[in-house]
Amino acid sequence: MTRRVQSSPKGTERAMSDNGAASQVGEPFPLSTLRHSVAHLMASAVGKLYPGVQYGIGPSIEHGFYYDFEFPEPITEKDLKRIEKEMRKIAKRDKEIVCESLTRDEAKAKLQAGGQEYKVELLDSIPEDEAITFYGHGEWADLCEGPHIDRMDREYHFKLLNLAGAYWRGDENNPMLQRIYGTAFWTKEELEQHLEWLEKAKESDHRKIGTEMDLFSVHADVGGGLVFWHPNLGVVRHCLEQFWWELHTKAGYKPVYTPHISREALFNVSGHLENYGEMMYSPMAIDEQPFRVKPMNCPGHIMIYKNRGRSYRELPLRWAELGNVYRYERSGQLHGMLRVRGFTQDDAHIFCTPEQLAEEIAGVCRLTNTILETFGFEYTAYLATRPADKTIGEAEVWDRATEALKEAADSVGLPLELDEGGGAFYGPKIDYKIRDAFGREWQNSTIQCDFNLPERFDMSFSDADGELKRPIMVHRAIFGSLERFVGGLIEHFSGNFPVWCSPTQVALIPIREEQADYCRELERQLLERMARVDCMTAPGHMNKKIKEAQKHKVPFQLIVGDREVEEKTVAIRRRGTREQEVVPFAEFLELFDRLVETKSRELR
RNA sequence: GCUGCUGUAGCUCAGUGGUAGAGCACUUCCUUGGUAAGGAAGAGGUCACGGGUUCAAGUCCCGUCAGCAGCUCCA
Repeated sequence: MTRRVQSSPKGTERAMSDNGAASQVGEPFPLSTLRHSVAHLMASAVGKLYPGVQYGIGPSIEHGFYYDFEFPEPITEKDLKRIEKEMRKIAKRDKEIVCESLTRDEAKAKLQAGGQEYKVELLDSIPEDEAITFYGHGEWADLCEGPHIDRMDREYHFKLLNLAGAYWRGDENNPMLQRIYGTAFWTKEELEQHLEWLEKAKESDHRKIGTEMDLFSVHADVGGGLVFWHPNLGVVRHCLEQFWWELHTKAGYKPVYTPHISREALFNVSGHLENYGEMMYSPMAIDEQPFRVKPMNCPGHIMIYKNRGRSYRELPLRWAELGNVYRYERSGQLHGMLRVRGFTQDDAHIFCTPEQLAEEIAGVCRLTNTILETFGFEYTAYLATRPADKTIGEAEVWDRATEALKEAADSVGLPLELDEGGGAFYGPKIDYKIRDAFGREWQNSTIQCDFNLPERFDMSFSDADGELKRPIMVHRAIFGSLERFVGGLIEHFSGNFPVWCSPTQVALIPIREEQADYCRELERQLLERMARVDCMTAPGHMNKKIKEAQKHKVPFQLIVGDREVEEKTVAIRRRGTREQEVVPFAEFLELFDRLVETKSRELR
């Protein structure tokens, strides 16, 4: 499973990297410095308006800044306007920003006098050899290493955006503070551009598009995180699955199917109960025996392997299953199709010998690349190493597995970033994070090298020398989960799916009812080649039908009137355009077939 | 799970403690229109669910469920 990567809380490193948010050339301070200073400005306004407030931390981040507070009484989003107003007032009045160096004792006394317990804690955690500085303006000052802009009355523009909870020092055992997010830019235009960009991002939200295009739903009556795929999205998924099976069949994978539940003991052997139990649903009693719904498919595939003796001649075995798994995600994590409780993994397990391992992993890397590139996803790959706790197996085994992943990535020229401690409980992984059209990173594909489960299950094969040996297991998913991948795909394309996997590919729109027969003839020819057609011959006005087809993001709208019937042509109007291109219908079919065949992301 | 917010027609949303509203979608009728909403009428509601306060609750209070932003988790 995967998640959105959050921006670094140490905003200084990422100051210039955000979308359209870079500071103008020639500005005397980096944007991150401005944002840090505006965070201070906000904190001073909050201090003024809410006496007794405690300060947490307030860094700049990728698209702005935040500051954490503990208020005597919780504030609500309505308070943000008030705070903004106070900020403007203070910026005009307390113009100078000053930096003051204090000794530790002075600093502590100052913070304690102000009742700033969190700040005292921060002060105590600053290394002995570092200087203690306060930055402030007017009456207000904050323990802070800086840097800051020089004056509050420079020209810049800011907006407070939202209010959220955040644990002190990011630890859920600590108190929860209230965090105010905001953003700031040197120019009004940049701020407005950024706000527009946020609005536009909302338009690509898969949940919004999902409603508009009738793609999927979740139901309170059924339960959160359980997704219903509507026919329009069923089509998309079906196309993806066909594509996936084609590639996997060519790559030597065989389909397997395994049950959704099993006796609990299976997950005892695998180590899931001990290391993954919090993610699993409670047991159900069947004939007084505890059974569990599976959170992963691997133990099931191992059952098939172990059903009889295996020879080295059979290896590698590559078994694939679009396997449904259920995992308990805490209620606050659920997010449309991107974070759910029941999902389908495009899972496969490769059982191989140590000699085969590198090539098998490399093969998965190539397959992953092929699939992600088909959709136009750019990706970054991460090497996720052993987690700090809740794992099985010896250090030496983990090292071997980690090396194997590195070598394989090397052999296909795949650069790896490090994700320290990000591995699965049974082994290290290569995880692919993909960027959507708005620059957000999501993790979907995963390749996991596992020496541990074969050990746990005492798996073996007879080698050429007659000895029984242990196979190695590669776990891998390329879409990751169909739910997340397709949810991400909706956002990546803003609902404008490529022709080959578009829910409806062609809309046929007659200008008058007289052309309905011609439309139906075209529909017949399109259906013949498995095209998905909406033949809009019901009574109604052409303009409304065009509007409808555009709204549903149908790639091709073919409009026909008398002229088209006469000349056996169609007037093509492409998704999102007002164009009118009249071509012989046969020519359109050639175009259509070519785009589908090549899985093109273009419409011409 | 935690902090804050939200839940009214299929969708988007108004609604001051006193008779349930609009636009779009839908149905029917009229309209035959050359490229992004033709016109009219109709139908559609357990105001998420359960308690409470009140003469009276969509509106106030409590709880539950679901959703939104984020944190934490997960991978």
